[in-house]
Amino acid sequence: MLPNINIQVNPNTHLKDPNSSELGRNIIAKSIDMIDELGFEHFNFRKLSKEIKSSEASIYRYFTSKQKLLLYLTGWYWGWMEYKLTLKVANIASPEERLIRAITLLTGLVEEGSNFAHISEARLQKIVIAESSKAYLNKEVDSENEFGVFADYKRLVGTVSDILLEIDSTYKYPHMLISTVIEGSHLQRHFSKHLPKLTDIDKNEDLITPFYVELVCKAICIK
Amino acid sequence: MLPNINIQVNPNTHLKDPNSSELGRNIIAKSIDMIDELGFEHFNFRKLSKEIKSSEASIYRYFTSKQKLLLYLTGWYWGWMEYKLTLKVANIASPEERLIRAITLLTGLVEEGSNFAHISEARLQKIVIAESSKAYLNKEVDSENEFGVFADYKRLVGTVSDILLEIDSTYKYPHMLISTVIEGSHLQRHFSKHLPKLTDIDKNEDLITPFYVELVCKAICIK
DNA sequence: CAAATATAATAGTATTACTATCAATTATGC
DNA sequence: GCATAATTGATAGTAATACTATTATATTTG
Repeated sequence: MLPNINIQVNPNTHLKDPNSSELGRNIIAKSIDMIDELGFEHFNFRKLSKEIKSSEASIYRYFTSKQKLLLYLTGWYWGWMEYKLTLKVANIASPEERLIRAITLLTGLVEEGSNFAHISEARLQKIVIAESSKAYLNKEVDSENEFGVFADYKRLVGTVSDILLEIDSTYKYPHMLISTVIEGSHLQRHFSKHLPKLTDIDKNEDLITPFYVELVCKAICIK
Repeated sequence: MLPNINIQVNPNTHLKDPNSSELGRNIIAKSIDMIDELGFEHFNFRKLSKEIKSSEASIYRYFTSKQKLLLYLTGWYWGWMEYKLTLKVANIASPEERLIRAITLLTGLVEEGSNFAHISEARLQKIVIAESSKAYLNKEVDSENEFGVFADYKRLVGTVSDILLEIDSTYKYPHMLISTVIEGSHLQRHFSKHLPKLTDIDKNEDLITPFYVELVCKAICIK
């Protein structure tokens, strides 16, 4: 079931909306596959252009660099998460329940679906887990930020923080807690695959979401 | 006061111990400055060789790549942190007090000292905050890990987890909690400078350490 | 002092991250 | 249906990066 919506991404991430053409959608679809497979460092526009049987120059007409493409993909992911969050908490009266649903969504694994023809949501999540921090851990972060490219992420953190403040308006660290949970859960997923000594694994069940749900509940004293 | 110790870093990070020669110590000293100033992506061995008035080829005799140099620097940092932790918790009977001292050390800002002639500890911490995740967020992580280059970090997380387990041996997520705290505090320091909407700032006091101390205490129910 | 080792200087290669140009194709407006 | 504009593809080129190789020159050590 395709939702009849499309996720708006900050136009400063791209020269031309990749959603507006077949080539653009191809760039997105195949770049998700390739970044997932090669890793962001080994991915480049020359390889991508060969895969989609286009040219490097054509891709550069959509994105001025692969960093901008990463900003587009992560922006899309956060926009999509915000949309899913809105659905998940709609009509739920209890802020505690809404908060738990939010944390569960933000820390959980995306199951593959086909809500968007050209975007593999599960693969996109793998990219966000492994690569998204490279979008802000660099010297360009301030100038990019001025152009609003992190707005989707900041808004999502704000939205969840507001739920938390409904429960306890005196809590001093709402944004720290939520961004710690989101980024932490990504790291734990990476560690569980590659550096298991840095995490706690049970082969029968996912401990990452339960850990963060418990952490948040204890932090704001929900029993 | 220089401690008469030197931090041992896993030899698989380097071809030749940079501590064993003037050139090696120069590489370390100046690379810390340059990575801090330029960021890891804009830093390279050609620029470094010019700064230290040596040659690219000479630097490559110590480190086979700038990634390996980053692994050396982060390994050194974690070894040094383990040393400081050992001192801070020595002779403290209460595991609660030891845990709080550990979290305070791991989440706090390093004040500039001159314990090591060629290493600026405060600048090295800035590198660890902004760049260290790039050492494991890549496709080479598994092969590097086989060579033990993350051992110092894993050991430190294990050490602190053990303190935590002394307090509550039934706690299910000790490693997750400690690695979340360490990585989280780094991210919050980055966010507080560049993406303040993702964190909570008070201009008069550092909230990062208090937040993580409180988070850990609540997680394992220390009042 | 001879031999081994470390360093410096120089040059070269393959790849990357673009930019520029122009031709071919496709879409649009009348 | 045709002229015009916009998009795309093909090709070439540039500066920088991440190395490798070679040889000469210091420096250390036995």
